[in-house]
Amino acid sequence: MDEAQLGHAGYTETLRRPTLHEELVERIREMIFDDRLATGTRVPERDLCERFGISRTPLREALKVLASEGLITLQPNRGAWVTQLTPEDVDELFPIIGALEALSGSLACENATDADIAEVRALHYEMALHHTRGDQPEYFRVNQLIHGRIMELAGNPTLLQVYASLASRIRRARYLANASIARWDEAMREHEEILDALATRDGETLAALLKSHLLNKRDAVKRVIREKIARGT
Amino acid sequence: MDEAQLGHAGYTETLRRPTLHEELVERIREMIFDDRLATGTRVPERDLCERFGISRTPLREALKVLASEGLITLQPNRGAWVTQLTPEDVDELFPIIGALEALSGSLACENATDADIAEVRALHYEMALHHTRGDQPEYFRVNQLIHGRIMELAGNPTLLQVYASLASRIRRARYLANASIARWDEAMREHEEILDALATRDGETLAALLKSHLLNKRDAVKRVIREKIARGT
DNA sequence: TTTAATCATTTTGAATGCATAATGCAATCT
DNA sequence: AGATTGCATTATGCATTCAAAATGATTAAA
Repeated sequence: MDEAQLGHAGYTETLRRPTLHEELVERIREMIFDDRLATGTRVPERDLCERFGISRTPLREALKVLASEGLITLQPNRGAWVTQLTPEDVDELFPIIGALEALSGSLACENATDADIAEVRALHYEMALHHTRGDQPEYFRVNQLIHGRIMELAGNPTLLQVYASLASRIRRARYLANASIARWDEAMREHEEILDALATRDGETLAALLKSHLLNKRDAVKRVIREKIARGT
Repeated sequence: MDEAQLGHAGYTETLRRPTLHEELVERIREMIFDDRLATGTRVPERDLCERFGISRTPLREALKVLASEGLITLQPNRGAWVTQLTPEDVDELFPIIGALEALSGSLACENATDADIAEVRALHYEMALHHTRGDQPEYFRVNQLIHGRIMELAGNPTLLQVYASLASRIRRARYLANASIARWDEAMREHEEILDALATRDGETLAALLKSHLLNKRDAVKRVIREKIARGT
């Protein structure tokens, strides 16, 4: 977007050194995804400052941003925690994310080229391979990739951004939920249908499929979160 | 949401003095809505600091948050601007907001009590009154109120929050677009249908109505933004 | 033994100060 | 005259410092 504003289409070589707080937002986000910062744990400013070798100012700015994204919970004078999702949060988040995925499906059907669809199909086969091999982490990774790709094909950067922000809140739980292999076969079948709808440019059907596909995951995610809370993590 | 997390349902009297940066986020947001900070204008830190009588630290934290909401645009080492919407931004935002409104309609039909619906109906009549009187600011205010109320009836605080954040980005332009009285009559008719769908708890129809109702506004908003840009504002 | 109160310690909130990048203007050169 | 370079000014990024709130432990009291 910045580059677009500059208007040098094609030749933008915007040498943009990110500021500390931007980089921190990135890094901390990743730490949460990788569970190096577990949900529910406290995040003392000092610790992270020493870890990154920086002062409190940029760190605090980063925490404010992460809090506005919902990844961090701030309580005035009491510090920061990695947001602990409740089952209620999941109930609230899934319909929203589902609606956005549905929208992405409709838009993708309008915008995607045949080459785009071929690419998604390739990813689909790759995922099927991981599925048969029982390689769960890779299956999950490619799965995310497919949904992300459809999001991109929608050609709506703002949608992508909003989606990414919301999806990030449950990404960790989603990953853990996937560990329960129970739904794998069913999910694979759903993915077949999703691919078909995209290939035939049936936007309405694709939207509905993406929506229900996601809602089917909800209970598994909720179960994981309940277990985590019960364990006091 | 904070209060919910504390879990003192009913007796939350959380005497929570907001921190400076939180208050600043609020105040600056309002300034943007009221056009006291016009879109596209520069926001020098010093000026606002003196205006509010505070130091740069909390102000900078507030700007970071507003930037992550999309209301402010930050460029490293170059300062802050009130985000200038482009017609492309509008094209991207409207489908998203439409999808969220549609979702709110479906959920509202499930959750709303008869009393809730009666309340919306009352607001509807109030709006109709302003419409016949040609009182545009009041019409706009009640209009927003109705959509906001349906959002609330969905019973999904997270949805409300995401919606509010996105809607805030175009709120100013939406208000200006409403000045063009052209679509008033049509919009009123659409609102009649919306009310009917809600009253009969027809979630699917309501969702579709809200979506198209919003998309109908898009062109008016885009026109306003193009004019603003042309004038160099 | 349990509860309450006090105080030292820790941690956060906000202000200040310093280093660096960006901006605007004047002087210089073509 | 127009363009370019160099410098002074200004504004931003980050570190440091000071103040206030929260935490935890210890002691005193019921």
